[in-house]
Amino acid sequence: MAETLTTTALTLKDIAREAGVSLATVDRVLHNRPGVRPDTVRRVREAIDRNAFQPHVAAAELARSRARRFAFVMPSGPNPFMQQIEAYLGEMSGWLSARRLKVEMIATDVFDPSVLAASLEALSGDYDGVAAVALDHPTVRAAINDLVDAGTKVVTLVSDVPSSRRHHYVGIDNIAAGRTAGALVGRLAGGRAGKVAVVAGSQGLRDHAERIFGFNQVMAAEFPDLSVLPVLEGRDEDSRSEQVLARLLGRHADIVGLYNVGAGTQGVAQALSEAGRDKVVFVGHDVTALTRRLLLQGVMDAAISQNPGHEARAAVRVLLALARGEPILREQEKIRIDIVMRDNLP
Amino acid sequence: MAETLTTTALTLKDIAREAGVSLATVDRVLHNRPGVRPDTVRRVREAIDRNAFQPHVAAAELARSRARRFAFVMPSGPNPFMQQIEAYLGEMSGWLSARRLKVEMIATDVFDPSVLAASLEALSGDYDGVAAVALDHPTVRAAINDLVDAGTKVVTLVSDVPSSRRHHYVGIDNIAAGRTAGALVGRLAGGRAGKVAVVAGSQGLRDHAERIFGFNQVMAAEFPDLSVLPVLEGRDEDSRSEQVLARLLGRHADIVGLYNVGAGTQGVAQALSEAGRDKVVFVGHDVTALTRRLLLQGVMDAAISQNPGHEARAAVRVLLALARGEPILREQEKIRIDIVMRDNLP
DNA sequence: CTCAAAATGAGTTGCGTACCTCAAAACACC
DNA sequence: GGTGTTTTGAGGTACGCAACTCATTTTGAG
Repeated sequence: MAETLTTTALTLKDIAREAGVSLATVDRVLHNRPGVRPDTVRRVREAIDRNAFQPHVAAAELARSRARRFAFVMPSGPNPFMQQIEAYLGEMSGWLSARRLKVEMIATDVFDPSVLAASLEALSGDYDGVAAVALDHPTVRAAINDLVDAGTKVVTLVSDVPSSRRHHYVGIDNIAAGRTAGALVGRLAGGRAGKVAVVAGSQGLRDHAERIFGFNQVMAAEFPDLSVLPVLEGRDEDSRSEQVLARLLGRHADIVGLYNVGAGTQGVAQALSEAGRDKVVFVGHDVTALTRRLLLQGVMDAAISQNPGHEARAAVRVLLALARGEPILREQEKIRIDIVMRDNLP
Repeated sequence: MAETLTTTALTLKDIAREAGVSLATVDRVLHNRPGVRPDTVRRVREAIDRNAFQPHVAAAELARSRARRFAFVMPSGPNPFMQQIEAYLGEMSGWLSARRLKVEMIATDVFDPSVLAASLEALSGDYDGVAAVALDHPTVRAAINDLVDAGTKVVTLVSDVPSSRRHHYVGIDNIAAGRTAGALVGRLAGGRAGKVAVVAGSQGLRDHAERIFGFNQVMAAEFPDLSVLPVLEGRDEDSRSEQVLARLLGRHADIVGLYNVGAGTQGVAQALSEAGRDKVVFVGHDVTALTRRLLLQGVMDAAISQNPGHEARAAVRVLLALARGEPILREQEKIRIDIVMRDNLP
């Protein structure tokens, strides 16, 4: 009836006895310190595996009195999504200080590869872990690899740099996000035929490009009655987004759907309402104060969201697990693609 | 540029000095031990607050050598959702044992109030925390309150007992889940007029009743062209669900939507396909191997899901925080209502 | 003022690990 | 066999707190 899921607690001393060596040797093996014969290493490792030994997290943490330092490298300038991440980190301050963790925010121009790379290089040695919103660019990739080589744990946040040797990526699969947006626009259009507009920040941004790719995939395969118009670039700015979209709406009377890939949501909504096109199915990204309002008003129909609070916490947990050498709970740290409509607004 | 989010690390000794008392007195205050004058308690508390003192989690954990025991009281019998929760707890075993936590699964008939209450009472004293899938019934409520009074931390899981003094509820808002289902059925029906069928396990179950309530709310308010048929009771069984639904489908040719509130999904899908009614918008609950397949095949259109992995982990984290006297990260532990469609299948 | 009760101080021990030193043993090489 | 090097053992200290004991001081009631 009652089934135990955990094993009994062993200590290093037990492992030492099992392996027939002293505590010091076990310690050397555990921390990859030199001066142990390969054969002895093997014996110790075997004893550890055989007993599924887990070092006591609390004891380990206590013993290494040095506090851990993590840096979050984020875009400078006002970006609601990033501000939310910052806010959630602030909410964790009690949790962090109880674990003697120091988290610092570093604002930089993440869109300039050389500036970003320089910011990353400057962190080397000072931090145990770095979470960065990074561009996928050779210079940045090199900076990340340098950090990794220096022993710093590196996590990419929101936007990945898959070609680098970063330890982990905390963010969503943007192609799947685009596919989801496509399915929503198509299904919510409810069989109407017509055109679909797409507004992005820039097709040069990896995440935007991936979303558009996924979006087009689904539209082409499943909604033959809907034709996707060429992508508008709004540079994530309200005014420009409004401008380009207004022009497009003027030219096409049969637009039934709209996918806003990045920010500039305010401008997009404005253009729609000024053109009196509130029947257009409008799908966008992220739950902010603005999109929340638009969803409640029925202007937006759905938002694709990656929970920023979850991302912030996952980044910290992953960095901590990496620093401690603990396994990562992949399932827990995976960021889901949330579909948010009016009735399941968080 | 670099802004620190945490404060410097103080220790109990610092607090003692600040408050002008000895370590022993601080310890007494911190653990609510008797023998301290109210005025002194106040002084110590003030020193703690003034410095936003956080006991070092690792040190505290290490000092209390006793391992913590948590019990998960779950329904007996084969229930895929519950099995998933069990599986995720199993995946955490490394994480658990590194923290010297013991989690035990206790299967019982959660639908029989007296049996459930007896199971709960039996736990008293042996466990630091209990997570229970519980019925909302006076007898159960009393058993929960008894546990709480005995100092055990109690968390309700999936289904709440709001009238009890349980410390926390880990699960979704079922009314909002029902509303979301309603919005999905209505929107995905795409303007078609007709009838909507609802299949539930039993209207006596609190969570099912709440979902139906939310569903009807939205349908009545927003989709006047759709009329909801009386709720069918399938007792969460495949065969019975298929039977009752098949009969209903035979009687009504104009059914355009279907909401399956509980389990029995296999039977519901079977009835639909045998009647050749694959155009019916089908919304159900939970992502299992079955619903995953149905979504991919296009039989189901959307599933409302509460991530069982998240629920399992949240329950453990909440119990641990409660046991340690740490604050709970409400935002983190909140269970979201996930809308899962084919393209954002996790 | 007296005396018991209450409040407080001072101190100890142990939790399991990290990190360090120093000496002893084992080994390799000529 | 002697030398130098590598490997191993033994042991200590520190980390911050929980939990406890025992002596001492303070307090309040009579």
